[in-house]
Amino acid sequence: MFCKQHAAKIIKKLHRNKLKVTDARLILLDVFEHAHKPLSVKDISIEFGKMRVDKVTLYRIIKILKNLRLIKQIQLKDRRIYYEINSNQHHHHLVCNQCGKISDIKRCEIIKYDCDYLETTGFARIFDHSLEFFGICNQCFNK
Amino acid sequence: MFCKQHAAKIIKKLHRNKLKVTDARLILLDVFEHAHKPLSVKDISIEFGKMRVDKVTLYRIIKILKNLRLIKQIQLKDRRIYYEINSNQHHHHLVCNQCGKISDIKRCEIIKYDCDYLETTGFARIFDHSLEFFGICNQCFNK
DNA sequence: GTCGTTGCAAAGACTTTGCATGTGA
DNA sequence: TCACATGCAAAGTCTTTGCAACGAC
Repeated sequence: MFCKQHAAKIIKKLHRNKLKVTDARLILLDVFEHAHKPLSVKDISIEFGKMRVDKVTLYRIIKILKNLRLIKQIQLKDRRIYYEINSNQHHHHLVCNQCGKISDIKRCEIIKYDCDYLETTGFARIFDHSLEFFGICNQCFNK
Repeated sequence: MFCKQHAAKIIKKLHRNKLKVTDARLILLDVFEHAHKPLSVKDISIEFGKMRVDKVTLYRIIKILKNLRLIKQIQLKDRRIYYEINSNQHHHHLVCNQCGKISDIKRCEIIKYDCDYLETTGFARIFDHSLEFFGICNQCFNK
């Protein structure tokens, strides 16, 4: 299903969090670790493909992983919820308006200059921000 | 219902866009013009209060106003869609995690420094971005 | 009178809950 | 074994569609 080395890491993660190791969980974590972009529940279903795990189970596992902060939830421009591995590396997203492709942007200059400023604007604390860019990727542009 | 001066302005807006002047449309535009924050459909329903307009009608009017670019759709951290008057003034939002209060931030330094950079990262064009800050407002903080 | 607008009912998409059955430790 | 995980059915929430009746112009 996936390489043993990787599986071992995931199993440890599950054990450490007192979760039972089941096929669905292994595969879901694997899907997240290999996806280099945020995934919707639909995306995940497709990734599961022939493994055919019930949608309800997906929702439940996602909820658990979210509570354990193994994955985090993000919001793009459509109404759909996306999830991604919680890498603890702050980053933003670049979304193609045409094909929906999502890329990560590692650089963030928001914290530097905005948070101090913002705390003078009626807000006591700023904890977090989300920044998404929308445009058109090279592939779609060249079509 | 609302002051005549204001009503006249809204009616003009409707006429200019070849929309019939109906109560629901008058009120909805009025609600948007007076709300100084993004509104969800639920928020709008509450604003309508006793006027009791069908939700379907709200959705339909919102769709029309959106297509005419009189209002625009934004996405915050919850799954809900919010709408706000399309002021043509680019701005961002500041959301209180506690009470949900939303404030506008007029200043934007994103365009200056990021878009050029981004176009070297596999994207042909960047059209737009969305930036939201999350924190806690003074009122909630002082409780 | 005409054609766009509205309300109601129902369908559709996505997510959650309840409960009986199955299974990892 | 036994508590937790899963699958199925059903309910819940938000949004859209179809259609007949209504109303702005």
